Amino acid sequence: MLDIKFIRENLTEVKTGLLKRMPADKLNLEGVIALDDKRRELIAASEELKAERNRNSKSKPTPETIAEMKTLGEKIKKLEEELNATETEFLEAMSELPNIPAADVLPGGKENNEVIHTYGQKPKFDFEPKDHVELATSLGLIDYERAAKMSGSGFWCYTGVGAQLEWALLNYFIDFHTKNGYQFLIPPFLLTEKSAYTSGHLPKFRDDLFWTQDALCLNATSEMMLGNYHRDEILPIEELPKKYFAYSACFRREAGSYRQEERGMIRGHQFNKIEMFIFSKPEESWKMFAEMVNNAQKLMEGLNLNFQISKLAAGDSSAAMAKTYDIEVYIPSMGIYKEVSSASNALDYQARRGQVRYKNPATGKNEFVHTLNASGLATSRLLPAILEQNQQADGSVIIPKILRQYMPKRMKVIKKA
RNA sequence: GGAGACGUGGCUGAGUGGUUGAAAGCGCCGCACUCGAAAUGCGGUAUACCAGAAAUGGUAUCAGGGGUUCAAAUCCUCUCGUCUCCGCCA
Repeated sequence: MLDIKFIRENLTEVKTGLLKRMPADKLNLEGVIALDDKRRELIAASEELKAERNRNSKSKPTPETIAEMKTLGEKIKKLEEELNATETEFLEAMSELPNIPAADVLPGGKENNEVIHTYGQKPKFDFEPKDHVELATSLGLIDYERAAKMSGSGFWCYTGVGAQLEWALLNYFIDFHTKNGYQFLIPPFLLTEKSAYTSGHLPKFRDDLFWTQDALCLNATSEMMLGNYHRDEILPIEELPKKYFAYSACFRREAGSYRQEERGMIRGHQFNKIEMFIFSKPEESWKMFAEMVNNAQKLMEGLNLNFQISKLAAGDSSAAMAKTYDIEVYIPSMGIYKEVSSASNALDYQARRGQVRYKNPATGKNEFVHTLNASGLATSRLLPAILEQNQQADGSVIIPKILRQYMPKRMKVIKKA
């Protein structure tokens, strides 16, 4: 959520920023301000009446005063009802406003994304390369059929060395983040509706989440949990920045989004991901952003895969974020780069919604922290990338050096059994 | 799933429906005393919103929502959370 005071005082600037990511006919800042005006008037009116009532309630009133106060009470009630309605309408309008994109973020959608860094080369094969589904199946790493039997389409089951490889990736990430001083969390994988609102995933993604009969939803990313971790807290300034990383299985309905080229593990209902999350002082948040991007980049370089970093245009990054960089790995069978990490700075947008603050000693006030998140990393596209980029003519696959320490007997190559 | 207890400020903990935003203690901050420290004494010590240039004033907040009442931390009700006991438990 944005700050209404900031909107009122910087109307032109806010409007210019928001128009980078939304069409002009959808943006009605004047309407929001009008609601705020109405809200303020009602507050002033009802508070004046309440002050009157309080003055008369300090001690036992006379019968005449009691009668007067009775009608006053009715007036107050009426005003409060009107105020509540206005407040609700105002908050709805406010929560529909996306974050203001950072100054250097380009307007428009996907077409304006900009590749700012590339690592490695697209692999060249002097044989007919296979796709990861074929490789994973023939090497006995993934069992798609039995997963579909158990759970329906869109799931897979890691088997044997495949499961070892998946876990090796996670262990590699966990060690990396731990060495960097991030605190490891394994959160619950189910969360309340309120938490999903706070994280900004509701109402927009309601249909993309799995729901239980207890009105809990399965987390689609542990960002949903981490963003709520310090909800309604005032963090001691000496503890900032607070750096976390979390493991969770992530669950997404992905209803109707299957395409032929996204078979296998490119898009599924459940995948593993490690997520970095930072609560930072406002003045440090861009430094933290650079750090997280760098972390994700280092993880990728360690795997020695061909990847690129894209700066997303305003319309292609999620609404809560001021700036987002995607890290995308090359999938040879698709001929394109697919996201394995998304690093974003939400500034105070999420913190305001979740009321996560710190006491600023300079002002003596409780102020909102900045929140940032970045995958570090999601495995479901890495495993295909490793299989496809590192495949050999005989159908075997070379395991990235850095993962071997986590594999049985420091395994170097996966071959057919 | 059943039964019960509880939820007051940073913490502990009072609080007959009417100057209670809230006693007291602890903690914290400032000052005094001291060469310094401890001890002691004095003073201060919540948050949000509204109005205001500011000083300041107003309103709300005793888990949260709703209700009763001229007036609610205090009465009623629902929700949430914590704890205890019983049952169930791949």
